[in-house]
Amino acid sequence: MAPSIKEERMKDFFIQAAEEIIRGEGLQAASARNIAERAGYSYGTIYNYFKDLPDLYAHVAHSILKDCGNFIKDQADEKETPEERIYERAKWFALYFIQYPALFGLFFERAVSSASGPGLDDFFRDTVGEEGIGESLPFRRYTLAVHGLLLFALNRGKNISYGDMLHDLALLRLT
Amino acid sequence: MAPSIKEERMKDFFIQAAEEIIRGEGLQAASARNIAERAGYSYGTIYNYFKDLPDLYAHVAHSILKDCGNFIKDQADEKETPEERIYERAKWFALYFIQYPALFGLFFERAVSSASGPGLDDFFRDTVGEEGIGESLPFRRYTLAVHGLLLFALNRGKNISYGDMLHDLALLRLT
DNA sequence: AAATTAATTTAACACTGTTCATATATTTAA
DNA sequence: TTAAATATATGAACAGTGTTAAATTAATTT
Repeated sequence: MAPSIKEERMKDFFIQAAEEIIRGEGLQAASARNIAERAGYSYGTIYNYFKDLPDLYAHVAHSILKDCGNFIKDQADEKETPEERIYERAKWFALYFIQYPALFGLFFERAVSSASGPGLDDFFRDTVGEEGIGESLPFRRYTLAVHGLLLFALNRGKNISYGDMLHDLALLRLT
Repeated sequence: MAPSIKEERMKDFFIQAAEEIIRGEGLQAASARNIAERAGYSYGTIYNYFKDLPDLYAHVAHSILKDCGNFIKDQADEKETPEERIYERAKWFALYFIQYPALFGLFFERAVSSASGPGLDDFFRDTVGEEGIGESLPFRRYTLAVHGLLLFALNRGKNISYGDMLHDLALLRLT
């Protein structure tokens, strides 16, 4: 029952393929048949490694969070205060999802296998937050506002610009 | 080309049917065939009155906003200060969507005919806000936080309770 | 090399949104 | 009232979806 290396590799093929499709063509293009074709397998093979598509999507979400974490990491090292660092990291967090709007939708539009793994708010707390601040009320408020902002900005291809997002984000700064 | 009364009635049949299905069985159950069956017509008839399903969904969204507006209206009359009234209305706004989680998803999950009509944030400003406050920065922050809260609360059937939501909402109060 | 196990494929099923030719009402003209 | 013209409703058909399971191929063990 232990997940072998080969099995893990196979899973990664599909996760990788799905992520590329979502990034490039959007969520609605990430069908079982499309994913399998890009991975070089038949669509039925997916179900030997994943319970269903939401299960696969959940793995994609996990992979995306890792990538987003690398994107943010060390991005605020030169900032002096915790508030400055948090704002800087939140900026890159938002820019990451502006660059790939479909990735944000993955966490909320698709039923990413019911409540598996950490949510986007947990990730935000651990990655953007800092010791002793991540659990504070102002930071919780900030988390919700940033996600609300992304929710409105990324919906229905509003084609939001980097500049607009940066402007709106600045309004949400912790005081 | 003027939309006749009969045509308007027909549209309402489908809008009504779709709304009932979404309320009762969720978004994924609101298919063309299900909607048409509940309305008493064949699925093809829908396309004589709506460009496509997102177009129909957009009309449902509009209908829901009206209903939500009635739900909220006069709910904060006894409160003294604008802040108290806004908080009270926001509470009912949130409770409305907690009662029918699928309705919130309608605005963000489904592609409610690209950018037609006012968004949920516009509605929130006009219905929950008050003269001179709805355009203020704190209220904008509050709007985003409330929607962020709903985004997390209503996703993946987290089965959030009224009490939990009221507790979280209280934390977001304007100060 | 033969038998056994594992993995992959693909046909099939029940859905989906949408289109369009056909059938049915309804309205207008004679 | 009947006949022609118009408007509306229907459902078959198409291309797509997720998922399952039987059949096929590949890998492993005897």
